[in-house]
Amino acid sequence: MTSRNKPPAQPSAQRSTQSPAQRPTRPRPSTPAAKAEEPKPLGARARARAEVTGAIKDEARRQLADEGAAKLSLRAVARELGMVSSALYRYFPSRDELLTALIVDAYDSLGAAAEGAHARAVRAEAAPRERWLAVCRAVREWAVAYPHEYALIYGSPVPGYSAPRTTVGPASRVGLLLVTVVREAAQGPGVQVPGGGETLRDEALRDEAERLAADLAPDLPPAVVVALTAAWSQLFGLVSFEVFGQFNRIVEDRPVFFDQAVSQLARSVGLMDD
Amino acid sequence: MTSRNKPPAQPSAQRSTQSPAQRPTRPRPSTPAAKAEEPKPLGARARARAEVTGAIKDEARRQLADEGAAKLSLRAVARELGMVSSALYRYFPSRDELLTALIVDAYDSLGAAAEGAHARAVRAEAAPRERWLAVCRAVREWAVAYPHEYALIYGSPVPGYSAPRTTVGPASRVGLLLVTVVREAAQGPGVQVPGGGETLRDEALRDEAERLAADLAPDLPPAVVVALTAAWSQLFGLVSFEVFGQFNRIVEDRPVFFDQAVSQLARSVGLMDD
DNA sequence: CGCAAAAGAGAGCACTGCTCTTGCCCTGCG
DNA sequence: CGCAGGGCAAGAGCAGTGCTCTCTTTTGCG
Repeated sequence: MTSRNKPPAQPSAQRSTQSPAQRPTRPRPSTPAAKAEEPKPLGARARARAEVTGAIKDEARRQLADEGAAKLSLRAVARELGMVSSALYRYFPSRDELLTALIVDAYDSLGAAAEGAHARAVRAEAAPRERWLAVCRAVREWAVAYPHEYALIYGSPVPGYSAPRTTVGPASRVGLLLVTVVREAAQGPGVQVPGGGETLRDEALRDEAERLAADLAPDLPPAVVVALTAAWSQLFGLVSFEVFGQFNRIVEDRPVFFDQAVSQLARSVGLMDD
Repeated sequence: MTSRNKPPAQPSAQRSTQSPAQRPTRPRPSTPAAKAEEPKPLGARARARAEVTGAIKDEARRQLADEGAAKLSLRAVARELGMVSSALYRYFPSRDELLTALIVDAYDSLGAAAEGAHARAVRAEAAPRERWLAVCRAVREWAVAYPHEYALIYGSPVPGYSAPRTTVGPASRVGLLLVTVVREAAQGPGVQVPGGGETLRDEALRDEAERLAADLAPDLPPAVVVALTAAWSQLFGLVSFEVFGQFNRIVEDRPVFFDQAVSQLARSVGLMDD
């Protein structure tokens, strides 16, 4: 796979006679007809731009999967696409901006996977605990399938620090989905949300819990919202340890282990066994 | 250029290397006195080498804290130390090797912090649950104090992949410590380890649990060892979400929230309330 | 149709990791 | 005491990077 050689990518500086018939610039998998006509209300120019932008992100994603975020190189992406590196800056003002775009896409992809699993569980009228399990499994499976993109969003923050505002929306989709599962369970028929009257003895804890509940789910008991927030992070603790290799030579049967741990998590937020 | 002054307080689980301060060049091996006193058959040459190695790691750690692992530059380290970049390769064969050394040190530093907290709790004859809490708090506090080094070891794997064998020992210290806490509690007087007879219905899960228990703590019930492994990873899920900013604008009072979550974790491995 | 806006090409700067060669000087040996 | 050898630093150099600037070409839109 490292034989990343593309024949026409060399700087054949053949100026003067402008017969650039050999230009390899076209975004790769575009059908030849794509160039033909765009009678769409969306401007043809904008269309082409979106296409190139997508091609850049696709190639960047490929390199991400090959070598990891640290080795992602704008020049290599440009080279592979048959353009010159400076041209790429017409689409992304910096390498970090490209990475940010990939981060947003990854959050969205993970969120969509989780929401799809949830929707399927709802359609199958699965019990609340089954829905919880389905969402968690979807997260894990997405992470195992796309480890580098998972590392991009749940590993060390790669760019300067504190991802831009654009990321906070997509980033919270999984968390909100977990809230939804518990909220549905609480409204549903037989499921009861515990929490133990004694849980919020501490005053600071009660304050925090009430603030958290007010922000996330005013219809749920504050103690449950605290447990939910913790479970949210703990789910990603489980997934990160598996994806980042901390479970190597320790946990063998990961799916079984994961199911068990995540069921315990469900219990901790009040989703009882069937 | 010396604006990079910081109190030399670094985790440095290894020797603290009397950093040779402002000297621009030359490790200055021997004041006459220094050469006279060799307490060990450790040669003066090896001594100087260890000192320079330590200075390199210290400076690298400083840059790590400033800019993160991605921006760590061998040349900048060498520049700051007053040597030329190529000289640095006498001490570390590559940038990744330097990073690996920092990773091992970070694991050791974190492990020492956690073990210190545990030892203190034992000396104070704290209850098992208090010991568990002390260890978890120590982990969190270390991570908050040294976020970049935490990211180095619990964030995305930065170098090629799969850290070398050298890291597996130090990496498991915290996990083993958690096992120790529960094991002590199980042997102790009043603490009872639950697990519920029904927990291991599934056959694959029982197999996995028994294998895990055999490897880690043959004297503990398999179900507890499973819960312990999960809690281990979940602890780092909590810490990672805080350090990596996932709790920004969501959790305000982090210590209180953390204590609550970690107490719940203690319950999940059978450490009862006082 | 024509033209301004958009896009690409290419050179260039400052930086990086890493290699290789050259010489210095300390050290351990005879 | 002297001297060879080896650890060590210095410097040049290579290939690659992110990013900027200028110039030319293209192309969609009014």
